[in-house]
Amino acid sequence: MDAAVEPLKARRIYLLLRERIGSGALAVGDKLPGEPSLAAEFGVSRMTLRRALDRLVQEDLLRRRAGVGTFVHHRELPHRLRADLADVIENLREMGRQTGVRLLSFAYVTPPDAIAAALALPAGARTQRSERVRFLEDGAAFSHLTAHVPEHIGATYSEAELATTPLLGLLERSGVVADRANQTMSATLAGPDVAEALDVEIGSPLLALTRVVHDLDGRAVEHLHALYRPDRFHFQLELLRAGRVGARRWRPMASPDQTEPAALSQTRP
Amino acid sequence: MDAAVEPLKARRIYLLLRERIGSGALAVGDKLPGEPSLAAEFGVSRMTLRRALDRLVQEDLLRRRAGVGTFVHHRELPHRLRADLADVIENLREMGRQTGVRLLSFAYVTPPDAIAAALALPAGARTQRSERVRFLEDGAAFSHLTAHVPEHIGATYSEAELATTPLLGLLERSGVVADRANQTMSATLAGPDVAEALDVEIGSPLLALTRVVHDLDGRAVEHLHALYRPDRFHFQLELLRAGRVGARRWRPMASPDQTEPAALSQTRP
DNA sequence: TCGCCCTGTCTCATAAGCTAGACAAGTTCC
DNA sequence: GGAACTTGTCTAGCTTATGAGACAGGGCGA
Repeated sequence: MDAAVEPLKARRIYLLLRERIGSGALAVGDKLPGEPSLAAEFGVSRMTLRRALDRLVQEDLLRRRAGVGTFVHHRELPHRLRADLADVIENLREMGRQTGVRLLSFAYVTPPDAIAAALALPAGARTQRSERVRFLEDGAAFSHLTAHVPEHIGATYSEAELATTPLLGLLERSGVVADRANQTMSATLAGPDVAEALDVEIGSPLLALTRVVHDLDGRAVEHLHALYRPDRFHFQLELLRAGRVGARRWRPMASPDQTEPAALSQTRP
Repeated sequence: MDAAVEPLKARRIYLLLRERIGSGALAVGDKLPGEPSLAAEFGVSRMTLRRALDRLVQEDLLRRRAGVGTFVHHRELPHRLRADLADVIENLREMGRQTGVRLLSFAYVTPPDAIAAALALPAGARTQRSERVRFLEDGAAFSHLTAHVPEHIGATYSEAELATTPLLGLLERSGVVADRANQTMSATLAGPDVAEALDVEIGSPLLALTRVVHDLDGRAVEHLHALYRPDRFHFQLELLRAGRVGARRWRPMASPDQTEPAALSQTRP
């Protein structure tokens, strides 16, 4: 089903080590512990550990020197979007500019209970459900979005419009005033469908965001479940101490700079 | 090395499905697709899929009825902490009250390059490095914290103090005024060490938070790398539209209610 | 009652991931 | 030169997860 190979233990170690390199926990030039000790750390035989290293060497992230050791050779620095958590709307605008969207599905459904409850819908009510994938200019997918919108609101836009316009923009156009939003952040593993959409392997870690948007009257207008590839996207939040020195509260700063809309910036070091 | 069993494909499916149930994507009472189609979706044989279901049935999350289908029977609702992202300090205070800490390590080290850079330390400078695990009252670990503090600041507190007092509290005591913080959220997989500390399996998804705290003079005083079990902890952020109707910015709301310090609340439905 | 779709259960075989070891060979330092 | 590391390579085998199929039987609706 998936084209990738399947030595699972080795793959897990591969993913783990690649992550350590990418995150800088293992810096370029660092010498890895010896294969025997690494194997012990992961609880596998040296051969399987070796398979994981082989792959990293193949990708030029590691270099091995017989008799000396294994070293981090290259740090993969992928295009990475950084979005400011505190600035949803501006994000969207920038997103629309800097990223592309592909609409995967568009349908009217009766939502799962959890979503119906979050949207405070009456029993049996239907929603407009859409699945989209966002990707960078170079076509690299970085997020998978599943949105549910109450049916009567969803009716105000078409499938074709959703394929090109940010959802919050469509809602705004149809008179909905987004007033309040509740976001939750967590982490998950990629299932088969999402894994394919985001071009990762099943079992890869994903950053999960759930957002419920309410209008001025407190009615829920959108339920969004977003999954992000952590290697291509992460959220940032700048916090400022609120009030006097010694105050206990911190206040989130919307964005590093108000004048320059750097809410969404691309790091390509 | 890890006590758990190892049918890896089946286990992955088990984890995935359990996640879907826990998150409510599969609600209680829902009927699962038939075993053949599920097997196809995950790209495995029906037997291996079955092994995953067996385990879920064993845990009473699923019920099977011969001739009818498999249904979600019980939704595991674990103790879960919800912390408000926008209120770091208050979080800490509440954390100290509602959770326990275990100090895993305490040492002075020369930090990895990535951390030295984030702290803007001169080359070769050392840091006070600590690893801690936070757990709920019932002893369930939910986060793994790795902190780096510049050596001269770290010298103002002892190992014993860190084992009982929140780090930011210690910094405050030693005259450091935390003024600004930069947080980044992402997702990772649990490595062997963290997996053991958090009592999860290697390869489980974790929510990752990196925080760099600066003092009034803009000097970095703390680098924190926190890993959270998503099933026991998640971050929440309440956003309010800033300014007039139609404004593009949203402003994070520190906490649902200023008067009641509900920044950290425990959901045990 | 028949047909269809579902779970329940078994078989056996294949495959292949993984282990455990031994040994060669490169490098560094004393 | 030798000790103590390291990576490189192979082997042989075993454990066991996994696959594919067949068949039974329950439930439900046409």
